[in-house]
Amino acid sequence: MAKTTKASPVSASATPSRRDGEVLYWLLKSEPDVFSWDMLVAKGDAGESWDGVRNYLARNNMRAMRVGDLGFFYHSNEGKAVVGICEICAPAHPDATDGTGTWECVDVKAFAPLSKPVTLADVKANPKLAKMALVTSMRLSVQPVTADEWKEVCRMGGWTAAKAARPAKSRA
DNA sequence: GCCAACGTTGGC
DNA sequence: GCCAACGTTGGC
Repeated sequence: MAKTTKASPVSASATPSRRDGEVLYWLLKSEPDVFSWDMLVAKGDAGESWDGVRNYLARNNMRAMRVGDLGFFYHSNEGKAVVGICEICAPAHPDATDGTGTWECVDVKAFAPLSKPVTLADVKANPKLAKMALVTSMRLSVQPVTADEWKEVCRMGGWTAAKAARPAKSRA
């Protein structure tokens, strides 16, 4: 065989590329004691800056986000469950909590809660989700989610795309 | 509370 | 550029 290039390791946590107009999916972790889903809901359409992230891969993932992308809101530590869906409402901008100019954040707002939380145990128990970054890149706080993974976790959480088409007030 | 994983820092 | 020390994350 001809000379081959070494297969580049395709990590599940690698920042994905995007086709024009495509919506990408993400997972954002937060410790519920520090900033919970309910706190994001309370922020309403104003949303919240996802600041304080101090990891380059997580930052790069945020840089790749576009307004309208959707993300799972994951409660780490005492939660260990995906509890809701948030929407990116502002693209990456300098993190106001960082004085060095190195770190950036996006703004997110609550989109809809899941009917029932999808726990980390649920995710680990589902073979379809074996490659999910939540399982393979345990400590990365801002992760990409593939379209297939997105659908599966939504299904497990009782969320269907049909709900998304309804007015926000009737989503649950 | 423990500790494994792993990112970051800094000496060399 | 290597790698040991250190700090943080986050599941258990």
